[in-house]
Amino acid sequence: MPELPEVETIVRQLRNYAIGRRIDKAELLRESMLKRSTLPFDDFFRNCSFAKIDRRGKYIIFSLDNGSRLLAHLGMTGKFVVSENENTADKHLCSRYIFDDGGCLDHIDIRRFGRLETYRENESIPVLERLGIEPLSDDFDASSLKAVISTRNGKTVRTRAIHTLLMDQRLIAGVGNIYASEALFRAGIRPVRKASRVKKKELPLLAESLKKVMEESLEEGGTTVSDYRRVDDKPGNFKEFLRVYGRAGEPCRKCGTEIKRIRLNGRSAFFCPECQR
DNA sequence: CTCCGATCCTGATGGC
DNA sequence: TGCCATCAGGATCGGA
Repeated sequence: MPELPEVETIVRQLRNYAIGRRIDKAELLRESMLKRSTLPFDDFFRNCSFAKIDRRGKYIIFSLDNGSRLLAHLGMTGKFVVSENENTADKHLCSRYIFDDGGCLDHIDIRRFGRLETYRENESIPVLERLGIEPLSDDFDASSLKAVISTRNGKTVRTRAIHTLLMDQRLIAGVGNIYASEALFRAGIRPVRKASRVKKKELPLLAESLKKVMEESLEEGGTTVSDYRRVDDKPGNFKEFLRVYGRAGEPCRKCGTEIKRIRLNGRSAFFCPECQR
């Protein structure tokens, strides 16, 4: 499942591969993936090329040279893969962008939990406006984490589990199951602990942990658990560095205690009962 | 505010 | 060998 480091890896590769190449044809093979209907899909890409590719949270924003934008979310199993020609098509091909030099960019999503949206120049993108702070930005530190964690309006106490809160895209953008679990392990905090019970003294380490684990993963091209692939169709290498995620029943790398898996609001969380309190 | 369940979807897995 | 049922889960939405 692509989270921030995976999406950032994809975006960086996409910039190298797709920017400036003229799009001959765009095809939408899974029509239900396009959530906002405007023009026919191929008309949207007529006579243009990708000018800019950006990431916000887990979203990819493709800006065309005519000012229009394509918004993509990869859901659980989505990927963008480059290929030399258009002769072969994956069974789960959702959309495809064929360049005038014969190469093409394939958008594949087995479970189709992802989505595409198209926007004209100057149109606002509502889903992006609802996103919280970028954890890899300079703005993200102990004090901004405190602002997110403790209260929203100065009165309400946050009773949700810290793990649940870290994954709330309205608060922090781009954190999913893997990095929430990994950051909490590094910070020595149990995923079930109520956000309001995270002490002020723990905040610098938690903020730093989240930042570091995502930066380290980015260095390795992200984490491949099952479906995630980079644009060159290679897996990310960070899985072997994970300390708790997906390691239920295995010994903690720090103390040897068995790693536990629990369910929190329908999501899996992994932790070491000894190292995290 | 917070949680819960349903929705979208396919592949892997386990039982019989 | 094969046919169900179950499960996983990112985001959204309606309801409690």
